[in-house]
Amino acid sequence: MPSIKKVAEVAGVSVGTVSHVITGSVPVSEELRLKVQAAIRELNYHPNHVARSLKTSKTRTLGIIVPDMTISFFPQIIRGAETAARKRGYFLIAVNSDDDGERQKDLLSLLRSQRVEGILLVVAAGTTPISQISRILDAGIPIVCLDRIPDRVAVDSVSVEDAEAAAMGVEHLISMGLRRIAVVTGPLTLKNERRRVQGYRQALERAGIPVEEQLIWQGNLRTADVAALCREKLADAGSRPEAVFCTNGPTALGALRALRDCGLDAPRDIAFATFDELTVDDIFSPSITAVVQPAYDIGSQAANLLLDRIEQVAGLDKTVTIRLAANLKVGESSRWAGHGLGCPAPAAR
Amino acid sequence: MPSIKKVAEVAGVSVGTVSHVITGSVPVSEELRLKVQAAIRELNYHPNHVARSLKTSKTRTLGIIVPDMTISFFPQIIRGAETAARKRGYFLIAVNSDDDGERQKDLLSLLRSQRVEGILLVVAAGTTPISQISRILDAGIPIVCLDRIPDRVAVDSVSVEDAEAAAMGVEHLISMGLRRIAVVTGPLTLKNERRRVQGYRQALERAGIPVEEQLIWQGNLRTADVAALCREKLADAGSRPEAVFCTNGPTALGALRALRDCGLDAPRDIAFATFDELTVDDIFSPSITAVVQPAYDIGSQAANLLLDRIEQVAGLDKTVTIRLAANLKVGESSRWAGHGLGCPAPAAR
DNA sequence: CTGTTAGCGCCTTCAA
DNA sequence: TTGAAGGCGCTAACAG
Repeated sequence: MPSIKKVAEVAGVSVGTVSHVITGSVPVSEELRLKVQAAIRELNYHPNHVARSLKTSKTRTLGIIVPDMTISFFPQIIRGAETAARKRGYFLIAVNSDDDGERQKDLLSLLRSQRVEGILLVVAAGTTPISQISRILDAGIPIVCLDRIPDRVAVDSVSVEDAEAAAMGVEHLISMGLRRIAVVTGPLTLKNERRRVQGYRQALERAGIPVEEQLIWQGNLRTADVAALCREKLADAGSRPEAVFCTNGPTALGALRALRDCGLDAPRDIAFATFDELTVDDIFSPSITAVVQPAYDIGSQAANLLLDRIEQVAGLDKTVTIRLAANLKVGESSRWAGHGLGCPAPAAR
Repeated sequence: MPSIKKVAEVAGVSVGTVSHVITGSVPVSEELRLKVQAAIRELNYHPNHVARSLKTSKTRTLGIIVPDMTISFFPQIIRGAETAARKRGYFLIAVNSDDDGERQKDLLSLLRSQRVEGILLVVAAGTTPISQISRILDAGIPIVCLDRIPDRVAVDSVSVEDAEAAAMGVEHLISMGLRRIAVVTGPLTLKNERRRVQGYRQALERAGIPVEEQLIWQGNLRTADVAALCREKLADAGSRPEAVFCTNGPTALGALRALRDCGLDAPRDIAFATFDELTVDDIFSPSITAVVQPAYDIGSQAANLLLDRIEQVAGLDKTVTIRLAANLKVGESSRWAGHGLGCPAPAAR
């Protein structure tokens, strides 16, 4: 691997001159510049970013930690962030925490050791990494939290308007003539889950529908567990709700599995809507009504905010909180047949 | 950001000693070790990997270039590779080429500058980066190609048994009583696409069904283009095939869109099967029959092979080619109603 | 076992 | 405009 020294030697100039033509920071005569460029090509020279970073203490690299990038919401965020970062001359390295607090801690440490200049973080579920976050912030490394916003830390964040988005979904169900609507949530230790439940309550209240606490089903983020929970709740035809609204992708998959296991078809027997688009085509037949988050935008806005912090953009003193609106994608699953709105829906397999 | 020097100062030892306790390469007395560890904690010290890499010329980092990590096949590969890499003490940085040859070139250069120790590459469609690849190989940086294997370069590779996998899918259709089966492919400049078509031919031949060249529909990887192509082919009810087999995810989406646009339902009017699981739930109603690639395994095996190269594992002189088997996931879309096998299938929306 | 020291490759003053 | 030299933080001899 040739170094700058070798290039200087071949070009017959000093290393300083080579450095000048590479960085463009200092003017170099046409003649020497051409010589240097020829030498670079000849040697197939690639500047060593490692050495450069050591010298400048700038890596022009950002890190992003997500729970699991095979969940389609996250790659979209990553792409948004990557594109924004690239536009401003930065790289993005993405890693998965598996929603494991220990691993998240290791990754945070790793990213610090890699000397990333800022971190985008989707906190692992069930953790409250307040101290981890503030230690990093104290060390002068900016962090922007995405999607899941930890409590009681002053940290920049970008997420969807959870309450409004959930309310929009529930209001849609209400507009389809449904009244007894259950909500299936993840752990309520996550603030955005709590917000979504709050949106659910608001929607019901605004419609003058009393909130039944036993229709708030708190699960976790594991599909199998949520399926078991829902099977139990759905078993009794008497108390069964007319509709189910899920606050995230994994719980939605669990709920759908439970519906199938109970021999229930949506929307024939029960209406269904969820937060987040699902990426399965093998469980559920009718198209699914979903509250869709602008994942790409969340990623790009977060990256831009982070870069503003890194580059100390003026007028950015206190904590910035960005909340984006979600969109409602109406599908067939919320078209309750009992209401006689449309043709009978196809059966789930 | 404290340095090793600061730690040494606080602990009252030399930098060498600090280095020894961090790397564990040289024994250090209990007493000093504890002092050093206390200092590290107190200062919130994180070793500078940049400096370490410069010194050791080892970054313990791998790079992976994929066309688009929002296509679900790729994140699975990345996770597999990341997990394998982590087990062996390496990092993985993932970037997207957007199937753009120029960008791929830039990324390759970038990864070299980042001094990654090896590269996992899914080549951008429509490019034949032979010279790029061999330049990197010549520089002593190993590369393993995944999924799409370039022609005429001696490079390690991991992919699915394309011909056999495609044949399996087509044979399934044949077993459902279908004979006139069209195949929708991406660009045949990609070797794996060619292989899949070859598998299609073999399956037909083995079943004694003559291959009709006009049933081989070559498209590209853009859904809209493929949809247009298929609409045209499907327009005439007389020449319409009984089944469609797609050789990849994007063409499958295009074909499905065309079916919908033509008012055709699968499997009621035409049977359908494809390579790769689709991640859309909004276009197609019945569950889809798919030839599923072991994406995670492809990633992990590729990473392990790459690491073997990096670590110069013995008995690995010539080019290694790993081919994995795919699995058939039978869904409803291939259950041709015309054959009277089951109940009439639900309509696509 | 512990300390000292010479670079790794590069950028950046500072002189010429 | 060009060249010479110091040092970023760390590891790996080497000397003690």
